[in-house]
Amino acid sequence: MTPLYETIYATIRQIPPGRVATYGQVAALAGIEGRARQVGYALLHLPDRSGIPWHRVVNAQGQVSTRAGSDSMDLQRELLQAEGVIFDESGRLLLERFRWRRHARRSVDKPRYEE
DNA sequence: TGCTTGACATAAT
DNA sequence: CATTATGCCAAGC
Repeated sequence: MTPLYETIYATIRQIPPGRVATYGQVAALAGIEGRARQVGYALLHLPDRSGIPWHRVVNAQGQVSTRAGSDSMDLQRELLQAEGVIFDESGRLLLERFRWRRHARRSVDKPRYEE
């Protein structure tokens, strides 16, 4: 058992629908700031049917970042879009708008589903 | 046991 | 904006 991974998974589980977090952010929240790669690695070895919303984790550029050339990329975008996350033409999403903020002031400043 | 690799991030070029 | 270099550390081989 690696409590490290458990912590990472637990952190990712806290990401609410329609919101995303970057690897670095997850790492920081999991208490391992600066080790974003480990977050990705944890997800790489993600236990099946873990119920972990792995698709809500994107890279710092606001783009889905599964393994290059993997079909998981399309799936991830679909899942996110299904939750209301909008992607622009370059296949990126507006982190400013969809980034999950744990210190969410008062309720949730709902992302505006514009186009 | 030691070297390579990798769902990343950040700064420099 | 695209590339390159470096830090980071657990798995795999």
